[in-house]
Amino acid sequence: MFESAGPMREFYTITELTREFDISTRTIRFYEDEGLIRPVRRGRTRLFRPSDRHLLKQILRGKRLGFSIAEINEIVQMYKEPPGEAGQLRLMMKRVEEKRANLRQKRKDIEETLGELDAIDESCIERLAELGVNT
Amino acid sequence: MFESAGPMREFYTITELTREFDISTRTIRFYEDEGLIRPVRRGRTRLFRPSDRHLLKQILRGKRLGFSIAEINEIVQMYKEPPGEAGQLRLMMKRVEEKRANLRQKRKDIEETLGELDAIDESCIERLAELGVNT
DNA sequence: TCCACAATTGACTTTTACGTAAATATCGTT
DNA sequence: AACGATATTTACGTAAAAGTCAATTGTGGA
Repeated sequence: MFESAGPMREFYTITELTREFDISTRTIRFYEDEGLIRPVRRGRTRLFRPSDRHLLKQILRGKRLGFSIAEINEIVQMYKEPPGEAGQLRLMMKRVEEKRANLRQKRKDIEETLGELDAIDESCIERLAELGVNT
Repeated sequence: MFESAGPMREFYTITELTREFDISTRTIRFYEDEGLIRPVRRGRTRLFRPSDRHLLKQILRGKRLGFSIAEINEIVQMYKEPPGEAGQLRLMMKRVEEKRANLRQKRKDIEETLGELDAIDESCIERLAELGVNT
């Protein structure tokens, strides 16, 4: 797979990413300090590979879902190669299942809330129609 | 509608709710301070009606979805009677639509993450099968 | 070469969402 | 009336997730 717009770039600067995702440099460096992301360096300046950019996307997705940095860290660690030892593998599968259960609960919460908001919207429409008639 | 288990009670004490929802009294009082919930009082003691309990459920559901207290406040205000004036009604409908868009984004994020976790789980199973064969 | 600008580091501050502790009040028992 | 269990209020504390500011340090161009 290739990027649909423009050629696959080798590196992104930190400011390019701050503009693309509308976050601050402080935020990106904070994620690096927390071990979520590990850009390469030329001298002291950070260079972000496409994989780093993709990881950042996943981090921000986790944030939108209300996961803490620690929880996001757990998730992104799972994206790495599965461990070679059976016990470790089973442990990871257990963790994965926990996250999935958490996400399914969130999905249920979302459906419920969406349902209620739909009802509110309809009652607003109704109320608006009444007003239209009465004036 | 009636509660499926037990009679519909008139009031709940604060500790009953802390036990039911596994939160602290501090948390419930904090929500009251923030204007999310408004129990009645007998003297200084708070008495929670079934509607207060239901509201608390909705608050906690919002928390699971990563909404801030301010955002949850916006949502629970929507559960009240729709305003009587047309302009206010249209404004509320706009707010409702914004929340719905937010929730749809969250749902999309969840589906993506679930998909990735499914893939990880499968690769774990595969890896585990290999280990089973090789030992 | 020199300058403007981008990037880094480190320290300190802020906001959110409660936790914790102390002092006081209420209420049903004994 | 004293007591233990629960509640309340007030005040200060704290962890997470950045924001802000200042002092440097490169570094690509004219």
